[in-house]
Amino acid sequence: MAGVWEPGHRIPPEHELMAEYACSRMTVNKAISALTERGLIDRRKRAGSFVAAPTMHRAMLEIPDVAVEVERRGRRHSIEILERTEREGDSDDRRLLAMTAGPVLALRGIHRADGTPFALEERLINLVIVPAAADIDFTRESPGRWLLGHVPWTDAQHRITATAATAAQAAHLDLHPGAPCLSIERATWRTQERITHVRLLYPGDHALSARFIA
Amino acid sequence: MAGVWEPGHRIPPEHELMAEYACSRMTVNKAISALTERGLIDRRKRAGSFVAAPTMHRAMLEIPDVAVEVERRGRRHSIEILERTEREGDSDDRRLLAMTAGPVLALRGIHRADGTPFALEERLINLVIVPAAADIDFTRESPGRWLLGHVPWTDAQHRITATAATAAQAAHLDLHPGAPCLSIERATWRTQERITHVRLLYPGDHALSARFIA
DNA sequence: AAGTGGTCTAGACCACAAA
DNA sequence: TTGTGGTCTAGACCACTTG
Repeated sequence: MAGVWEPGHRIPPEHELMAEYACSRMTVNKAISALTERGLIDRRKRAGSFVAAPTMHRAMLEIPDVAVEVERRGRRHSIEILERTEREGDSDDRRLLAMTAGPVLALRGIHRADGTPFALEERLINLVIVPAAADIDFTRESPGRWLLGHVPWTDAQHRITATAATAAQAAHLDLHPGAPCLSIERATWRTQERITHVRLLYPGDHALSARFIA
Repeated sequence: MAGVWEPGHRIPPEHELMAEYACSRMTVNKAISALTERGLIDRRKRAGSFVAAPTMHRAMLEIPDVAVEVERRGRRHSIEILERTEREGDSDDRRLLAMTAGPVLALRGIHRADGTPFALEERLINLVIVPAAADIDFTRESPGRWLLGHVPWTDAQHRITATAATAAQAAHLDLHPGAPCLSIERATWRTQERITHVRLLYPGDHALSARFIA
């Protein structure tokens, strides 16, 4: 971190660090492995360990459930379900859920904080994998929170973009049509199967924060 | 991950797992520690280890340098510097760089991919900490890449929002005024000192991807 | 061929918080 | 008070890759 060793510099092998710091190899290995995970060191067998060339910033992004997010700000969360449809998946549904056939639950809802629009949620749930979702009252517990608590997942992928609010979206979020919005799409898997796909639309001034501490 | 153990369930203590899996305590500890880092397990001294309640998604966000990002897409990167000012920091500068006095370098540039506008960059560099930046030709190597390669940093904080392009921004990015844009602000620190503050403005359809693999 | 990192073992001492 | 996790040691075997 001090910059004394340039990127590409070979750091001493583990046995030398053992001697230098008077500790065991396991301890050295743990330390260097931690730096490797952070992307600060590249390790190559036989060749040695090298100061990595930092070509990017890596940051941990925490995306809490909307209900949690609202409550953290000390406000009261509520959700109004605008649309709830149980149907055989159409081609769009099947694409988003990476499924070939079967029923899906389509939800559209508006999250509010102390009654003020906070985020618009459009969600698809794969009822083949989560049949229990068909019987849940999502006004009591938001879909995201229910799924987090009841359906184990192994993999999630996020896509963050900026879009202009359509007239309908703007009306729900209390914005002008065309106002910039932050869109967070998330696909959630369990092993190979897609559990749910959600798109959250926030007013554009909503900030996502990510932090890297080296 | 299978959901057999509900959140809150106490998992067997390390010595039992040693017996169950016929391995040493160090190995058990490594495995459980890795799960803890991923947020799947909560450990409490004396009390034990528990299945964590997954209340949020954590994802690793990789934000490459713009030049790297463009080249990864197989396109040619170029940057045009629109403005370059070396000045005594004004109140805005001092706020963004958390400094009390001293010279700053203010840059504004447009990144292009194969000549097409890609992102607009507005940057402040703290010349007290990075005096060498004053003499660099940033058209040859973009500011972000030069800083990454030459100035060690310890901490970075990101803020992601959606904003509407001003007339000037839209002109540079070849968009309509008011078009939604993705704004990524990054403050970069070395220990207590702020090295640089940058704001990158991308056309709204530019996607940031983040992935969590459990 | 040799030295590197990858990984595991068996044992140990400690701080600490909960019972 | 006790059992838990936190952490370290000294030693070992192995696969691999590269000089």
